[in-house]
Amino acid sequence: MPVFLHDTMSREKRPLLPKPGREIYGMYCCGPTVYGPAHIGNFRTFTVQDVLRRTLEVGGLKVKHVRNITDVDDKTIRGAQAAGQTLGDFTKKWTEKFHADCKALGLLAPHVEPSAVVHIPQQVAMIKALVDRGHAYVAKDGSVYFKVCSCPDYGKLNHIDFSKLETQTENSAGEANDADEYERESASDFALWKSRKPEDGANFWPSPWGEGRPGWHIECSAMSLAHLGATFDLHGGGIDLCFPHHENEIAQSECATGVKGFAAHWFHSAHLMVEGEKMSKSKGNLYTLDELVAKGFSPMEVRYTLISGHYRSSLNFTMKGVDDSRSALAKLERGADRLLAAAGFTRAEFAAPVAQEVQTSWGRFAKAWEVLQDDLNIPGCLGQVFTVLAEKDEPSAEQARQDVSGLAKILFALGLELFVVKAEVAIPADVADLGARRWAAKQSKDFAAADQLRKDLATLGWTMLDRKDGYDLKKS
RNA sequence: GGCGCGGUAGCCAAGUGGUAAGGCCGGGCUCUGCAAAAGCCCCAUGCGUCGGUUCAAUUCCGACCCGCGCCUCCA
Repeated sequence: MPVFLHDTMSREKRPLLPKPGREIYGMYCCGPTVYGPAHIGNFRTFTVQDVLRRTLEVGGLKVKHVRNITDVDDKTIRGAQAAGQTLGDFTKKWTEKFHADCKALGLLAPHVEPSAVVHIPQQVAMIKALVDRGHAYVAKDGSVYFKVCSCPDYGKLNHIDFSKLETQTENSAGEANDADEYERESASDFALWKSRKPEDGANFWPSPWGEGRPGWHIECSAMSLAHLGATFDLHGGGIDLCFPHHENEIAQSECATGVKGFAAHWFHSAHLMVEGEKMSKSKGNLYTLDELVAKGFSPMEVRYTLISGHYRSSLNFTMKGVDDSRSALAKLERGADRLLAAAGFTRAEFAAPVAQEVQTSWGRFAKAWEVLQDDLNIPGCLGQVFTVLAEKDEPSAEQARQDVSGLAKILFALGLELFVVKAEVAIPADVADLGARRWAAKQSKDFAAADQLRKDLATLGWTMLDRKDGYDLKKS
């Protein structure tokens, strides 16, 4: 059974399959603009896309996942200048930071990660095709604009009748729309090429219309064409990109290539709220991964939180939510441990592919897999996983082996890595000494002394957990 | 105004035309010298409001209320 996913354009749930005659499922995801650290809102989208890609792969599809790096635009140019760095040095730094965060969150690297700067020649070629075909015009200053009225089905993704499109006098950030800044014929037209301005500094490139730089929308059109062709299977991004970015991409790509059906499926993920409010710099609730790690959360706990809601609903990210995720993840580990024990496997065998003969088995997790494949219902899938893990009857060894196989695949699809070795907290000598003395006191049944030593440990901020054969010291 | 999304227990969150998954928290029990951990059990006659359709609606239809997003900065 293929994965079914809601498609923004048709507004229907549709199966995800490669185009007839093709082996590879091509997906393009709008990547980050590398002018600073990505925030958790960005990562919600990238994480959900990662789960989709993993789910498709676990389901047996060969996927080509393309996610670009936007390394030339207003923000990167401004940022580089403010930092006194070249654009290349500046974006390299933030690209590396992005990669580090992705890795920590368990995001699989895309198969291709094109750079917008590297693809400027392709963008110029595409703009040239648009001008040649009458879909774009050159303004007096050498900027080139897409002529929206030349594209009759403009608005089809968002179901907007563009002839009735009213342009707001200000955007949602409260800034005036500078419709008159450039010489556009219509306020709906958008820039494909921006002529060189003094404030661009050294960041300009040659083109048939003079020096300048590409507009933002054309970058994705050119890169998807270069790496996936004129038509491909799925295009993803945050819901905010649905208009105008993706609408513009469709118009540019289809008008430039003359081929309709740019992306067969549109995958948009809803936004992340923080503590009930929209994330914004002014509210100071724009968290980065580093900030959450500094609060004591692990990246895996953050990942769990980011996927704990359905991708089409906005997710309210709270610190309590990450706390809850920590507990849930721990419960998942305990459940997996029990299953592993019943199957006679070790934790190492769980992470690695388990025995060949049960590789295709889902065991009791077939239902969880089924739910996941239905519009990427991650919360529903997790619910199923916990339900199975809580089943009272001890599974037979054979049953448990199949379950382990199924659970491993589910967790791989979700990108949840269990049993991540946590950094050992060094135990101070005095604490270790108190612990040893209390254990000795307990062994000799001197409970009064043992209780006192427990209190002493608590004073130092440590808790002692007794087991049958020993004890653990934990920072409380 | 246009185009969308959503309102389910203390919190988070699935789902279904036949009477509510799961996680967190909380409570109880077992175990334990104590404490914890762990396991087990309990925890919405209710699914924004009001109507309608139906043998039956949280689920379908209509109206309304409330919250949120986008409408050329945004993942």
